[in-house]
Amino acid sequence: MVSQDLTKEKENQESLFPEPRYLSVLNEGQLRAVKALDGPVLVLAGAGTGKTRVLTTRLAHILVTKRAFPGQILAVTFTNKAAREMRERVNGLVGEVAESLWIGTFHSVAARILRRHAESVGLKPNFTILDSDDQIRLVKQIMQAENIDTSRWPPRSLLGIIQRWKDRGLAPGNVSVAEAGDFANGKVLDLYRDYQSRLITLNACDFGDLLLHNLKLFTEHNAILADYQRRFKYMMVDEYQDTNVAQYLWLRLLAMEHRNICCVGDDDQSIYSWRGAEIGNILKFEKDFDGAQIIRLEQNYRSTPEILAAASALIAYNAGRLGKTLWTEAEKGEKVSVRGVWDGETEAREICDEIEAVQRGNVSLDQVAVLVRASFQMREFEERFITIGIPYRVIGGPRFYERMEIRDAIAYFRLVSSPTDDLAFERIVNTPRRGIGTATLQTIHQLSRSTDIPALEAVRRLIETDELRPQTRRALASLLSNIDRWRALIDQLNHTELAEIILDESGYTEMWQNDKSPEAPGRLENLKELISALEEFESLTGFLEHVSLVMEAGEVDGGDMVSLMTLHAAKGLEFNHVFLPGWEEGTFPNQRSIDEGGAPALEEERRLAYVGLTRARQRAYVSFASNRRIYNQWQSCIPSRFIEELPADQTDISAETGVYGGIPSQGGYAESFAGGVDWDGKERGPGFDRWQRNRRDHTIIEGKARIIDNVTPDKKIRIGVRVFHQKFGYGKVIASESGKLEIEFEKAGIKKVMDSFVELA
DNA sequence: AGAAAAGCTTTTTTT
DNA sequence: AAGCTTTTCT
Repeated sequence: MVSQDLTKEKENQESLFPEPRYLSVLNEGQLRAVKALDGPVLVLAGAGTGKTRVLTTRLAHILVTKRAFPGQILAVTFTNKAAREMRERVNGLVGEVAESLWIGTFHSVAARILRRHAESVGLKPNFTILDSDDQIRLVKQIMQAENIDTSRWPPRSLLGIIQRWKDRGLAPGNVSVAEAGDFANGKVLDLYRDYQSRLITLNACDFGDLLLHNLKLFTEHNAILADYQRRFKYMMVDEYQDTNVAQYLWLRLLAMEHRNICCVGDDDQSIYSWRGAEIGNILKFEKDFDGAQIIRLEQNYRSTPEILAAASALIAYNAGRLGKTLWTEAEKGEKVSVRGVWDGETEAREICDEIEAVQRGNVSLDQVAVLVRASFQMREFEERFITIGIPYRVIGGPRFYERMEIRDAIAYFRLVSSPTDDLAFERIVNTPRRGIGTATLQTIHQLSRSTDIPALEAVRRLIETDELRPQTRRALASLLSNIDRWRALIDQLNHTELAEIILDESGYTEMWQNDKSPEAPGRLENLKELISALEEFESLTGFLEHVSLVMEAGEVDGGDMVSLMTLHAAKGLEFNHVFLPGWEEGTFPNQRSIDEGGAPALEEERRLAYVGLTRARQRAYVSFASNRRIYNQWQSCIPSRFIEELPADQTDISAETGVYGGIPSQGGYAESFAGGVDWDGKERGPGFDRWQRNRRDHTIIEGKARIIDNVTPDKKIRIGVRVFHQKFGYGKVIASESGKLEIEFEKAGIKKVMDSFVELA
């Protein structure tokens, strides 16, 4: 009733007063999205169309027009960064009202709800949230208990299977037997069940459980669900294309009452299916939410027309899309550069040269990024950056809270704050070394299991007996009394002091001080950093919650640096100059997506390419190499099918002499694709045939053969000799330079090839 | 129990 | 090639 009054009053205000200033900066589509407050709305926001602005303005607009109190608005994102940004921007628009808004990641909001009602699903409110390390160790233990050979069936894989079920909202009881498969001798379902019950015993949750328990809570406790349904008058969801089934079900349950749910997303940027994201969620939004409005944001404020045209043409090869046409008012820029080079090293060198050139043109290195498909590709660039002294930062590298020393320290804190945390106990019993090995651990386990008490309690009992060797017994007794003492201090000291005492008295700090390895000083630094991070929290438990949900590194310090990251990590970012190396079949698209995932996986790779291109404001540089060392073995590569999907009139193609027969615009590419299978013996994508058809009639531009040395010693391959190559067939060697041969093939024309790939004919 | 050696996988992407 | 796990040796 109160809220209805508010709404009415608001409508009056809207008609009486001019539109607020924050609305005047929006374009028409954005404005519609902000004002469409009633009923379900899907905002299809293409790359660079002002998605975040719409979300935050919409939220602010609800508050300003007093349609809801802050506590009645729920906004969910995927990353903590996005949540933080949204909160800050809303604060900027409406003042510090935003504190009581429910803004957070799916996981943090779910955790918040679950803490309140933990008992209803069999947990205690102080349940711990496991990190991936704990999960794997736990799964492994369970498998071993069931006598599963963990080298044949990796615990990681089982965890993956379980997680995918959880992503789909499936508790053990809901998984059909047929789906269980034959992993672990067909015991997967039993293992899943064991894992879940073990988690309950440990009073712990994994990430997927946060959502799963919420679903259970909502479906089994009507009153609780009704309460939240009533509360959330307005709901907003960012990156809707990345939601999994569990998240979708969760949203739908919560939105049922008011039905004011606004999802923002871009089906063309759905790149997380491997994590359970269900692109179907966004594709069938209209069906799922009756009477949904769909609003498209298509004006791009980021990129040049060339970049947009290239990206649009590429993504048009995907079948399952809702379809958007991005356009821009931006002036013409440069074409997308596509460059073919001999090998990965050359690629890194050329890109770095170009980066230096860009820098000389007075562009800050902050505006330059290199985006790779997989993180192992970063190494080549790092090496080159270091040798020629280009400052760079790696985004999304190993995270602070995932470092060993940080995990150890946190395990200590966890054990002190919750003595039933067996996983934390196991992690630190023998760190630093206390002479407690597998034998002792086994004894502890046994007692703990058989009497159903936490490991720490088992220790308490064991040291009263003479079952253990005196030495071991003493070590455990001292650890236990330490923990008891620290726990008693929780209420007396502030948590930062306590943390320091724990690390000190446990001997953990000392352990690293005595460590002679080169990493040791860094680890001590990290521990100090951990302590100072603690200061920003009110309590140890508050900090632990943060750690489990916000596993992210501290902000990388600014400064003029090139950014190096994976394409996945680049989503949501933008740069003036974007380099996209490694566009080769097998690398990008990734081999596994070609082999296993079928068409949907390939489309996801293509979306990844689309994401990459649309990060660029002014210039995009795609490149590919014809040889690459993978698993420390040289392989010759074929340019990615995505390259030929780029529109010829928006791209500028060039290649090193000898690479794939020269420059394709002059016909060189065509013949290099003769054959029909790639280096792996697998059939090529249809694109190659198309390319070949289009180019067949062109003649080959001859690379200039230089005769430098003439022998590859062990193989007796010299100039003039007839040789055979797996892919290119028979040919005659016309030049040779440090292991790289230039060969005139009878069918395929002149190519540069590694000598290890040819044999005497 | 702990250190050294040997062997085996890894390279998708992460809240 | 490197890092991790398991095995073997002291």
